Amino acid sequence: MSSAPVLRLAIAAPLYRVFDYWAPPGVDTSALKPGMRLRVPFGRGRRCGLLLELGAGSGFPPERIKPALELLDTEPLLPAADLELLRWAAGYYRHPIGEVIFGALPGRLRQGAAPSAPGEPGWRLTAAGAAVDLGQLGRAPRQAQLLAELGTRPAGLSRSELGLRCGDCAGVLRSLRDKGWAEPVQLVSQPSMPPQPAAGPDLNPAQREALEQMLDDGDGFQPVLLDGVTGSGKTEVYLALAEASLTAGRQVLILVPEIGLTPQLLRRIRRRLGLPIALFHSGLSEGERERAWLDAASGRRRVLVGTRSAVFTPLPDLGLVIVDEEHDLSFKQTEGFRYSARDLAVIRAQRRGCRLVLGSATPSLESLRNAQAGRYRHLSLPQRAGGAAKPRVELLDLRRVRPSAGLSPALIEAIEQELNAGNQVLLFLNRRGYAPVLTCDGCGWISDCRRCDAHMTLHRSDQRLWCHHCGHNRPLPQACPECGDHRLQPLGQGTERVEEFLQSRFGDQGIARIDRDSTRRKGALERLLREIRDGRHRLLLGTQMLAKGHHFPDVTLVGILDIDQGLFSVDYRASERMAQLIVQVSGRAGRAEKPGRVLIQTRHPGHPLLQLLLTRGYPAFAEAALAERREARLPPFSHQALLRVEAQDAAAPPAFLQAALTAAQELAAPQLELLGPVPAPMEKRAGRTRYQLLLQAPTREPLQRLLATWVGRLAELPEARRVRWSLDVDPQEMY
DNA sequence: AGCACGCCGACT
DNA sequence: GTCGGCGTGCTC
Repeated sequence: MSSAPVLRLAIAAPLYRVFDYWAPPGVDTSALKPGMRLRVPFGRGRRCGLLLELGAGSGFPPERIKPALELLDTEPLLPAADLELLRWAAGYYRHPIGEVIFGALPGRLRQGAAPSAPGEPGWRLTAAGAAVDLGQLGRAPRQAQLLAELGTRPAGLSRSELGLRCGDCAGVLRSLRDKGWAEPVQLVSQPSMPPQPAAGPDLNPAQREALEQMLDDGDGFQPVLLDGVTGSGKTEVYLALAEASLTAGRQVLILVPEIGLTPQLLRRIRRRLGLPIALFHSGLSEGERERAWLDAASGRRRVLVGTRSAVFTPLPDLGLVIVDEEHDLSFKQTEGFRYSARDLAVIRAQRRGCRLVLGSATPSLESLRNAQAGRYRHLSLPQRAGGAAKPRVELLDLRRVRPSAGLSPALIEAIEQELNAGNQVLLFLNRRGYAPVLTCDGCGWISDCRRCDAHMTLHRSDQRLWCHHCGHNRPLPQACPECGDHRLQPLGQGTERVEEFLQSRFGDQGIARIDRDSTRRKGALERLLREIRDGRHRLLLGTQMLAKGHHFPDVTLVGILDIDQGLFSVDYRASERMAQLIVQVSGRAGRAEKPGRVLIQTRHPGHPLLQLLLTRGYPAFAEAALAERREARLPPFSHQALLRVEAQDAAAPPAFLQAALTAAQELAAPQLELLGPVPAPMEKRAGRTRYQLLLQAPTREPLQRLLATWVGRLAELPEARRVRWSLDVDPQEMY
């Protein structure tokens, strides 16, 4: 009988199990705390593991348990509460615990490296450098410039600041060091520096009331759905609330959608709260990532602003969680560990017992349902701050007109009017490229992708056909590949083609096209946005990218070229997304002095949900959509998990799902519906055949109970070896 | 995921 | 004769 405790570790590997070890030789087990990393022997190699808990016994034969090799941390890497959130998430989404935990760590820490020293690498002047007479350096202007910049802050400037001010200057800095004028330093931010918040603008009555209600609720878990139209001043309410939390000594987490993380927003937060903030998003380098993570985890930074993955960043003093644009789909990870950062933000705040705000002009039906059921407090900011008028929204019937490049004569006329009046116009088309299909007038050939059930999109700019689903591409054929006919016809419109038309019609006005193609190069999006703000472009044309985050105050007309995909889709969420899109895009138009106008082209002007949205607004639309969902027993009135499978061999996916179905039936949970197996909406993609099986239950409980045992069995099915499968709990998209 | 073991084809 | 293809099994 050994009384030595067993260390239960999550190993950095895609395995559902946890692994038991003895403490490393010579390590006092009382020094071991959950959240510390250890190097362990694993199989034939060695791995990094993270201590989840110390146990009295093991289900594994004690004689086969190995001692860990080395303790890597003297302090837990993350607070117990934040480790618990990761464990909870791994359980809920049925994802291997080691991948969840190590996936949440910055790269070097994942490998077992010691956390780097706080602060950023930078440079400062030496005494000799400070004494240099800059006038004597006429022959070395770069050195003079750097000395001057460094002279502005004796404590030193970080590499990134120097980069901003002087460009690439590593070589010059080396020369300065060799002369003994400058030296590298590690710059540590001053955590003790008191915040110097700038006074916010006076809140309007609705903002003040919302804020007071939240403050009155106290600082415990009292989730709030802040339902505020675009421009109603949600951000100001967030910031006032954040200020209250900071004053109370708590940290603040602000989650924003992928594309909502704009420099303007950051500047505004920084200025208003008067503190350096930690920033966490997918665009960071590994070094920046680790620094931001450690700044948040150590409590040195009190505010963390980030996208999806920031929901897992440790925050020991967390007191407020804000999810901006909570309806946004980018909060849901769509591969690997398929978590919803919005939902986890709710869980995190709940388990922490801290404040939570979900903000949106177009709340998700899930959140509205939670508000209706009394789980969230529902607060509204009905007006646009500054009293800007609501835009006028009209439908343009496409059925009896002859459009040019997809633009109806009425829309073209409206564009002309606004341009003549000196205003900006924004056109929205969610399809990039020139035309979604190329066809042959001779034989009817269509530009299908060989690897997907999809057409290849014609791109004029690089004279190629591209499949947007698998990336496959080939040169634009000059003649039909089937019959040799030269009458190849592009069908339908993409942004490139609309741009071409606008160019021919309004070329002198400056046209900015914003889509993934035109903004691929680093900095291209920022440049275009700046040019738009400076009034260099009067006609703005873009995809989804344009619908989020950016506000264009001089835009008085918004045209939505094609809304119909949203009306009749196999995906029951399509209409919700369509409505959110219309409202969000409309929010880009107009301001106080200049009321906006929104024109929506459609072939189904009588569609009831569309009509409801236009006549009575998003709340009425949402209510009707929720009623439909309730009727159809769809989320949020039921809960789903989707098992997706794909394989090169077309027979393998249905065979696997059949076995999976049988396994589920054996575990038969009452109230659980098993729908499928069926081919995925795009059955063939990137050369693989795709099938899916949908599980649905009226509440989460039976679903979770089934998943707990089922997922383990799936991994052991012989059919599983011939396919790639993945489970999506609370799926947002059905393809 | 790694990593090794294991049993069948074209090559120094 | 062997180098190496990737199927299968295991990791406390």
